[in-house]
Amino acid sequence: MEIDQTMPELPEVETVANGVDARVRGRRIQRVWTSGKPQTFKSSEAEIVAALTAARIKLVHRVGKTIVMDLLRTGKEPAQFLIHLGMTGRLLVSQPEVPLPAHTHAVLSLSDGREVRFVDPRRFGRLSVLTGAAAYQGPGAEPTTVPVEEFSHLFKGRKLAIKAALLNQSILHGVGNIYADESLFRAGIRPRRQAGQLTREQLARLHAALRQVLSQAIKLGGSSVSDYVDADGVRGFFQLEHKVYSRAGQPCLQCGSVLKKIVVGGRTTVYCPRCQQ
DNA sequence: AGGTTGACCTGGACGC
DNA sequence: TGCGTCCAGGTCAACC
Repeated sequence: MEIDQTMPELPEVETVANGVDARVRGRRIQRVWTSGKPQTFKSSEAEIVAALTAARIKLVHRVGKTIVMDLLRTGKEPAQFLIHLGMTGRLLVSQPEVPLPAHTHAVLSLSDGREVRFVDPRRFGRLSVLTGAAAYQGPGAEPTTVPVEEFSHLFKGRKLAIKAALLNQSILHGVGNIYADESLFRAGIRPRRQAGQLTREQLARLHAALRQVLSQAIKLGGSSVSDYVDADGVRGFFQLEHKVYSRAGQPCLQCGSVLKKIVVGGRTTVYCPRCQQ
């Protein structure tokens, strides 16, 4: 079995959210432990403990790259627990006797004894809570559902490179480095092209490519979710076969040209100089 | 205000 | 072998 660890982008986050939802929906959170590593918590730890303790988990879902746990609390306003996995974050559902992995930063003990654990070695992940009726919307447009006209409108007049625009979460949320490069390759667009200069046709191709690549990755993720969420966090995802990401210097799978590596928006970017114009 | 850059982290890969 | 250096990247603050 081929196992590969990948960065959590939209498809991975959705896979984890669905897997955790199937396991904990309807359960009550009895106790909450946090690690005291300040940068991991966007809300204060006391705030998180107060919001989560005794709450019932109504639903676990995804908004952008954030896992959202909707909580019902008797006699209080509803709340949402927001989990951003950062680069190395994992959200696991474990029996209490399974030893805590290193770099565990939060543990939610459920009424049935199981534990929801947030583990994050590199600590780019963030935990926070929202209380009140307003549901978390995320900073930008949702790439899996945004209609093509709205998608195109997002880039109108923008001077930044299309690759940087795809990574900008306040424009479009959920797309990271891997799927930005993969969708630009499939759409035949150079990563450095100015976002506002793209034609209707190019934007339509990009919109379609992005949706296709994301939904394909979500489908593949579904087959590995139980390994991931139930395990101690060692296993990763079955990956979409990358056509350009991390293949710099290798031949393009479409035309054979050597794939080029550049930096756009501060991120490593790989593209085919022939297929992407 | 839009756009760009660097800091935050740590494990793994690589070079000498 | 072991040490040092570099690289990965999501987000945010700071800057232009």
